Amino acid sequence: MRGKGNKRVTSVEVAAAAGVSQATVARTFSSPHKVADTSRAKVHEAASALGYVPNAIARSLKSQRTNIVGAVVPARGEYWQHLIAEISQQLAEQGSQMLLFTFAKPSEVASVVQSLRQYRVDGVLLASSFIDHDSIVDVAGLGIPAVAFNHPEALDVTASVSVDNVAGAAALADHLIETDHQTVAFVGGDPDTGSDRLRYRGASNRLREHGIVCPYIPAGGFDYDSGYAIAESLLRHFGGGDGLPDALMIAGDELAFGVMDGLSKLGVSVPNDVSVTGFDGLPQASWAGFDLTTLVQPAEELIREALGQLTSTPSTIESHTTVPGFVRVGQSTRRQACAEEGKA
Amino acid sequence: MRGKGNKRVTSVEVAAAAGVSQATVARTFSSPHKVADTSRAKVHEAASALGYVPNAIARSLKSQRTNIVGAVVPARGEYWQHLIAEISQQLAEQGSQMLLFTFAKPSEVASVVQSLRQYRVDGVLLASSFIDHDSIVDVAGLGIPAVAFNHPEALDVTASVSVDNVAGAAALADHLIETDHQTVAFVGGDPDTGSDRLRYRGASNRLREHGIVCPYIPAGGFDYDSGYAIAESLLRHFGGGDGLPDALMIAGDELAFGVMDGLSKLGVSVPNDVSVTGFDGLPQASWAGFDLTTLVQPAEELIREALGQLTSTPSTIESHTTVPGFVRVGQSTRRQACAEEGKA
DNA sequence: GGAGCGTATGCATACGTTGTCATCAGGTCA
DNA sequence: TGACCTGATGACAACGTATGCATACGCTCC
Repeated sequence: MRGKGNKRVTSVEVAAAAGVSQATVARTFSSPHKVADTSRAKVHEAASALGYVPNAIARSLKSQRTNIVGAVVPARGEYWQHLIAEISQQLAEQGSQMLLFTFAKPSEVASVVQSLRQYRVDGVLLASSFIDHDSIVDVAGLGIPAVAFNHPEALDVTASVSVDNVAGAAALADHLIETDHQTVAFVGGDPDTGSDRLRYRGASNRLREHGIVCPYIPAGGFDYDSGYAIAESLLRHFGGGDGLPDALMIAGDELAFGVMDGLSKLGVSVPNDVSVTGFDGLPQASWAGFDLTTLVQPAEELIREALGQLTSTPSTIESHTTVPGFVRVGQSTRRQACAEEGKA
Repeated sequence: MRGKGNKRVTSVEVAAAAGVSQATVARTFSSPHKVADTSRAKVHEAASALGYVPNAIARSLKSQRTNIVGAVVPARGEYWQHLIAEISQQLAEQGSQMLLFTFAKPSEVASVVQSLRQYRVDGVLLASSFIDHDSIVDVAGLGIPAVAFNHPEALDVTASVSVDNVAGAAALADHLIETDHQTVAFVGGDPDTGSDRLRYRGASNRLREHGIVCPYIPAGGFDYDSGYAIAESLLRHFGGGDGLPDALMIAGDELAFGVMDGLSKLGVSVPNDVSVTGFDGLPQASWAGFDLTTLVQPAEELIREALGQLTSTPSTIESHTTVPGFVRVGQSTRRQACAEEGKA
């Protein structure tokens, strides 16, 4: 296949070996159709003999395109980890790579943005509600295409792509109403995030239309532990298992897992004593142990849309795209009467 | 903070604005200690006025260092997703970034390696047992530092860092023995992977020393669904719930989750009817719903070691490092008699 | 006070590619 | 046969930074 492949091989050396000019070697790899078949063959032969691979760094310097997309995501959270692989896969399909930036605390975002600027990425995917508005503005001012992923509040300064949080939460509420749940409470992750607020709004508005008042209960985070911890508070707040509402709508799947496990540990049965819904549609929601009724975010479609925004937008139009999710019905919510009737 | 930050600003323009040479601007950002305080101040002032950020692409071209580490990881699998964030965080600490390459099928690795070569990354982290040997050899021949992560078989061509699979499995076996389990079976993920084989070897050897013969049962994958599906086969194989061994050692945590849920669905109680151990130490293993007895891989330490190999190795020494894990005792294995005695 | 030395800076070049421009071969058409 | 076009190729100048080399400056020490 290739020689020792040890030393740095440049297009100049390949050109010499192939008996053509350096420019022809370059063209062979960047725009092959401009090179005669015979030359192309010679170049490829010489290239593989020498173990030549075009230098993307030099290419990027000259062409001002890196074929790299930067992704800024939180270090923790099942949801984000779930997305990263999908992003990477889709980028690979279109011949790009993904430079990953994670942050544990929102305060780290600023330094991350610095790195991003240095690397002259073609675009930036800001994936989190936890990125503060200032940082978004910072990125928007960079002059590179940016799209906020599931960050509905950023729509004034940058493009954004989100699942339809309001409609999704409403759809979940509809499901609860159809299955005859009379009292519902909403367990939020972090009221400072747009996703949280929109989901609560979608749920509570729809429920109110049906005469159900839905209180908001903050869990203090979207993580499993927050959910596990809030379970006890819930019981206390509602005055024991009997006082619980018919259903708990939880702002995120991971949080819901925690709540379910927490309730279970306290002797509360899901869905017999209380129904639980999530939001995200993580793979784990389908695991038999949880089998969570949740709103599935169509990850593939969301990301495809976001990447489309990155590559197409002339960095001037700020569009706000919303993608509908769909309800996955699991065993975490009880059905009205007979088992086969719950279909909407 | 900065001006309009729209146009491309180069060190030359900053130099002009600051009244120094381009070289001084460059030095201000790459080796500040070589620049006088007064000049540095002038440069910084001019830089932030113009919104200048050093161009990492150009820097890389000249310096032959990209400060980018490539990571090749499978697209699916809770374990890998769990590691990605940690890798990224540690790289950020040392001022590097992570170029992420995911692959869904082993056949995709070849093209990934091509991309890697183009980008002249400083090092490569090969994170998977699923990467075939040929690809490893390919990467090893690239002349860039590479380290195989949890791929014990690659030790002849490249450095590698792994948890001590044999000792870890043996430690789990010890725990089972101490808690008076008499019959044990091992559920493997994929016998073609080194991790799987080493874990089985560690477990079965230790068990044999205590007169226990441990059969190997292949699940066909390390994923949740494989585990869930194998549960029924297990029951059939052992002739129903009563025929089950005292304990099942599962090759990986995610697989174990599937087995536990599968068994539960079939009316088998863990740990009353059968104890279950995992391997990996995923965060989810600590979730109350599973509370899995497992071998925790010290992710932070493993990655620190791997990255150390990348940056320090002069790409000649191929060292094989093994890091010990530790047993996490959960509720998925029953304890002998009193609850407080199970400590090793 | 001059030799010697260390520090700060400027100049010029190189990193490996892309893209523009000019050139040249070969074929068509009048 | 000469003018014209098309397609392939080569020469050359960027892209924005790092760095070796030379120089100028400010010291100390004899």
